[in-house]
Amino acid sequence: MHLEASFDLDFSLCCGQVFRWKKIGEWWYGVVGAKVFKIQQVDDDLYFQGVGEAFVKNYFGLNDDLKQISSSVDKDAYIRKALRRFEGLRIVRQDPWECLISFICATCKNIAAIELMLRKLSSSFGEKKRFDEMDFYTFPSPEKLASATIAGLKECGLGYRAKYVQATAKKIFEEKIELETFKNRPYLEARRLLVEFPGVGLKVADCALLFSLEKMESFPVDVWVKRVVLNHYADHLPGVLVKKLSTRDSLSSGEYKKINDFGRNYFGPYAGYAQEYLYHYERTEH
DNA sequence: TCCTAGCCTTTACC
DNA sequence: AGGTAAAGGCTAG
Repeated sequence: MHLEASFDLDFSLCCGQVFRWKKIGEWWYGVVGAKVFKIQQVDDDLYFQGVGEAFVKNYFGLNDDLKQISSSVDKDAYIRKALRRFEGLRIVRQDPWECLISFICATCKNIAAIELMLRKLSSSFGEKKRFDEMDFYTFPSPEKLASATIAGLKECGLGYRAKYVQATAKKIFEEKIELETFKNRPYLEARRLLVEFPGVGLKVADCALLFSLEKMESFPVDVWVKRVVLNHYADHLPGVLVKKLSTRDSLSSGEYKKINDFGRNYFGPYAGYAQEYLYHYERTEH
């Protein structure tokens, strides 16, 4: 498929929004829903096998007008550097269920450990699929994780997250909640619903909203984004807040909301895109 | 409303 | 080699 707009597959898969993609040789292999597929980019062309063109366009956000999005968040010289450095990075449209569980598991873990956890979770509780002579696993269903034991989940390395994963799976399975329907609700309302799940706070909810529920105004604040805001946007926050933030690592929910509000007000309806570029820039260039 | 301690495990770095 | 801190927070009180 020939690309008509800017896209960078490597940037999009390596910027910390997805955890189960694996590069083998020239190909990226992934499992999305029940489908296993592989994809590679050569200049302005994408080659893929296992899914159709419409699926690829939807999953990788190729229908988003990236040019317009970039210019809408291009508010200052600092973010401009990040936008240039990672031109073509797109927000992937993940499966909401897998995304929510992934970020519940991600708390207080580095990326390597998160990837390991999710791989184990999938190979223990997902369904095996053969593709290119290799084994892949779908992400386990809510029903499957709801009936998993805490001990079984802990064997996947979840630690204290095991009870959250199990309880959230139970709630979704027993109450027959369709996370997809959250797309139809306004951002703040959808976030209020998400934080009712065990193990889901504001940060985890914002990640699920941005990476799977199409809320582009979501502005997740983790330690890296907090760092960016303190180092480059402190002028936009009250001095007392800046002072408090620099003496402590963790954020109270009030502090979280203040930084989150700043991001959404300053960068606008595509603040989530701004967040992802700033986040990746902070992690890789500093 | 804000703050603190505790939760578990893996990885990176000394 | 073995020890220790850090790693993309949330919950209860």
